Amino acid sequence: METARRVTKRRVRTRANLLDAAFAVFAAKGFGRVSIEEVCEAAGYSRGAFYSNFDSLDELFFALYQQRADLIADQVSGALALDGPDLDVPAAVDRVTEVLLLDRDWLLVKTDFLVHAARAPAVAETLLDHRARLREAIRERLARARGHTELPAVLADLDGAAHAVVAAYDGVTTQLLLDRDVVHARVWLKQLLTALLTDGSTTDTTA
Amino acid sequence: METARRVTKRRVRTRANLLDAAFAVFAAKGFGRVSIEEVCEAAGYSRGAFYSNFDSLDELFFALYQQRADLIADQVSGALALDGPDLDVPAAVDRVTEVLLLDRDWLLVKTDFLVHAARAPAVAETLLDHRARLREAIRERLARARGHTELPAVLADLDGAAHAVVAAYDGVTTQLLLDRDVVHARVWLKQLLTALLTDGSTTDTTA
DNA sequence: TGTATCCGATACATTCGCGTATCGAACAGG
DNA sequence: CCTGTTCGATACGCGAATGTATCGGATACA
Repeated sequence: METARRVTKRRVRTRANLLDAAFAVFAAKGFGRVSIEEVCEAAGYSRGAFYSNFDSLDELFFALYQQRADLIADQVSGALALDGPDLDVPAAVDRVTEVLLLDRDWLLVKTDFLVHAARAPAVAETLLDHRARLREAIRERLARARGHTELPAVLADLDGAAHAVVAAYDGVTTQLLLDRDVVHARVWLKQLLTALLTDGSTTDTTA
Repeated sequence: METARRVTKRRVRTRANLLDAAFAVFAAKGFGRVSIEEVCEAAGYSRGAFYSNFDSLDELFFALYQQRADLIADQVSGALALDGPDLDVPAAVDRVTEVLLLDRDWLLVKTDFLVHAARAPAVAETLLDHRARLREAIRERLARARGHTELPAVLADLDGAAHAVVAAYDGVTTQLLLDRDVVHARVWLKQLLTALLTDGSTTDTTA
């Protein structure tokens, strides 16, 4: 049975500070190259504070990811739900890419977490949940757009389309991590999504 | 000036053994969670052997990646060049996905390397080179397929299409790392590539 | 304001991994 | 075979990071 904690304000603050500092440090050096002490130092605490709030670096990393991922998920859902019952897809695509490709630090941490999860099935499950939730939001949005834009037949159902959108995002992310060209990544993701979500019946521009 | 080495057979063998062992260990635990000693132990050598062949874990990791990436690149080029001057795209797609999604260990190591490169511009350059070479092979293959299959207009040129193919691959890889469902990944990548590389003028299967 | 509780700093022991220096054995070349 | 060179095992010292135990100051609550 859990001994009821007298949740102190101070405790909440420190925990938040540790998480923020951890985000910066993880982004800069990568999980796996970071020591507990580095995080504490960055946050302005001693290791005692850390061990009072977390059991291990893994636990902190997990909490950090959860926190930020939820935040992003909300932003995306917001961006998708923003317009009326049915506006055109391109506009939504614009807003979403804006949110998703903005912060390089987040992409770094996210990828670190992916690599981490790939080797820890229990952790992977959480990440898969996040992704499923994201796809759900996309699917709903696409459903509302029906009639405006036809989906290509090969993607079959909406779920396939949602999967495709996420895949495109992941693919662009990978390239962006390497070349650091955000503007290019943005226009490119837009192109990709357009190619995926619309019938290929636009004007021909091939050389 | 380099002192001319008397390249011993033994040396080559040990180096190869170390690289092989490193591959297994990196795949299992992830770069950044691996010590030099672990690699040596797995290879059946002592740390002396390591320091005689490499200066740091980073150097070994780099060599390892280079080795395997070249190998894969050759396989892909082979799979692409395999058929006559012009066969249909789907067949080529089949063969390539076979090569690319086969080995989970490689995907793990590759992603580790990506994360590593994302923080080391010099390393990133090498990885970008590899990717460029891969795109080149794809571009050539697509060029030969012209006339059989029309590219969707949004992708504009062949280079855009090649980029798209790589992005799709990366995207599917991400999902595969999490759900470990190789067969699904394969059919899905095929769908994605088909959706990207062909006009969306197939039979309508939407519910 | 008094006091019981909580939080986080400090000090300590310990373990782990690193890099070097040295030496015997394996090896190539004559 | 013989010899000079190279390879890799062993032993050592060192620094870094970990987890724990203890303690004084902060904080909630009456």
